[in-house]
Amino acid sequence: MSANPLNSTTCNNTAPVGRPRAFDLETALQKALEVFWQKGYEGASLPDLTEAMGINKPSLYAAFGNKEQLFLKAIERYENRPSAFFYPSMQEPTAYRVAERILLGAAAEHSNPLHPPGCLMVQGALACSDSGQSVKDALIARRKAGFEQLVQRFEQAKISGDLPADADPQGLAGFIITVLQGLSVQATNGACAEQLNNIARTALRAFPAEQN
Amino acid sequence: MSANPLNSTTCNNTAPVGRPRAFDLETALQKALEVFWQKGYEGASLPDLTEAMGINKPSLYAAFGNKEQLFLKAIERYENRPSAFFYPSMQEPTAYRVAERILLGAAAEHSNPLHPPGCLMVQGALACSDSGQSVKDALIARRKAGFEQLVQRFEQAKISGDLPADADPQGLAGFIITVLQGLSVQATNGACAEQLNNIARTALRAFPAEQN
DNA sequence: TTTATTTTGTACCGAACGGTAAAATAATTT
DNA sequence: AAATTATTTTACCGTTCGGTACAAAATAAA
Repeated sequence: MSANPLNSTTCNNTAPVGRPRAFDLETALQKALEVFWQKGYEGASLPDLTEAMGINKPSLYAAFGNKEQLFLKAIERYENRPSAFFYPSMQEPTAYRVAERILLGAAAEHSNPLHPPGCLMVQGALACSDSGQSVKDALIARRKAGFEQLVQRFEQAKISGDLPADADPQGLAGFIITVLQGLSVQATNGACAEQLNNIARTALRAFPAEQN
Repeated sequence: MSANPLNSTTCNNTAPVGRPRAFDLETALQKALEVFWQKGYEGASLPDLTEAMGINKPSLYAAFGNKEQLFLKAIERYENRPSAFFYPSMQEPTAYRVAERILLGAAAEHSNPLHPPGCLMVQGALACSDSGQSVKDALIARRKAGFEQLVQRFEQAKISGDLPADADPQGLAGFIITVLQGLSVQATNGACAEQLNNIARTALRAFPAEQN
C-alpha cells in the first residue's frame, strides 16, 4: 500500500507499478459515505459497505485501512463535499446572515432526497457500543469544532458591530448548533423541506436582528 | 410465562405456583433502560443488558420476550418515569409556559448526572442497521406522537387566546421539538446544565409572549 | 410425599461480525 | 521473456451476536 493512497494518482501521471486498482478511490469513498450516512458507523456492516462500493473486503482494507479509518475519511469527505454549507456560511457579512445561511442550508440539505436524511455528524454515532467509542468521540470533537468556529464568528460580529454589545456569542452559537442538530433528527423523522424551513425561520426569530 | 409478567405480582397476593422469580421485574427493567439510554438499542449487547440487570439470558427472555420487546418496554417506562417532563408540561396554563417547561425541563434532565445524557427517544435508534429498522420506526412514531400532542396544545392555546391569532401551532411545535431534540445531542457532546439552560432560554426568545 | 409448575444456571446453536492469509491476476520494470 | 509489484479473488480466521435446549432447583398444589 502506498503511503497516501487517496493521492496516489493526483500528482503522478506515470502509471504506478503493479496491478492497477480496478475502482476509483473517491467514488468508492463516496459510496461508503452514503452507507454510513444512512446506517451510522456501527449499523453499517462490512458487506453493506463493500456491496455499495463495488469492491471486496481485502480491497477495502488495502485502500482505506479498516472500518474506522474508512469512516474517518468519509466524514472528512462529508465536511468538504460541494453541498456542505456550515463552514462556507462563516463568510457571510453579518452574524444574522451566518445564522440564516446555516439554518436554511440545513433545512434544505437535511431533507435533500438525493442523499440520506439528516447530518452525518449527528447520525454517525450518537449512542453506540464500547467498541464505537473512539468514533463517537471523533464526531463529538468535530461537532465541538464547528461550535467553536461559530462562537469565534459571533465574537468577531460583536467587534464588527453587527451583533449588539450585550450579545452572548457562546449562547447564540450554542442555540444555532442545537437547532441545526435538532433539524437532523427532524429529517430522520421524515420531515420535508418546507417543514424544516418553517422551523429554521422560527428559530431565526430568536436571533438578534442586524445592527446599524 | 404468564400473559402479563409485569403485572403478575400486582393484583394477586397469593404466591404464584412454581419457582419464584429471584429478581424484581421493575428494577431489572430500569437497569435495562439505563443501558439502552447509554448505548442505544443496537449498541447494547445481551451481555451488557444481563450484567446490568443481574440476571442471565434465559431469565431475560422468559420475562421480557426478546431484546426488541425489552426495548419497547424500556421506552414505555422511560416516558412514564417520575422525572419525565414532556407530557406533564402540557398541563401548564399557557402555551408559553408549556414551551418553557419543556425546554427548561430538557435542559435539566438531559444533563442530569444521575442517568445517561440526552433523551432515550433520540439516542435509542437514530441511525441503525436494517435489523433495527422496526425499533427505529417505533421511536420515530413516539417522537411524532409527542409533536402532535404539542400541536394540539398550541391550537388549544390559540382558542384560549394565550397565543396570538396569527400564530402557527405546527411551526411553533416543530420548533420546540427540534430544540428539544437538539438539546439531546448537545448533552451527548458533554454540555452541562448551565449551557443547556442558556440555549433553552435563547430558544424561548423565538416564542410568542403570552397574550393578555 | 409426590406431582405439577416455573425459574435458574450452563452450555450450546447458527449467523453475522470485523478482519486476513494466500494464491491468482494484471500491470510495470529489468 | 523474466522478474517485480500491487490488486483481486476466494476462502477462511476467531469473536461476538441474538437466542435457546436442557436439566437442576425451588416453590405451590395434590
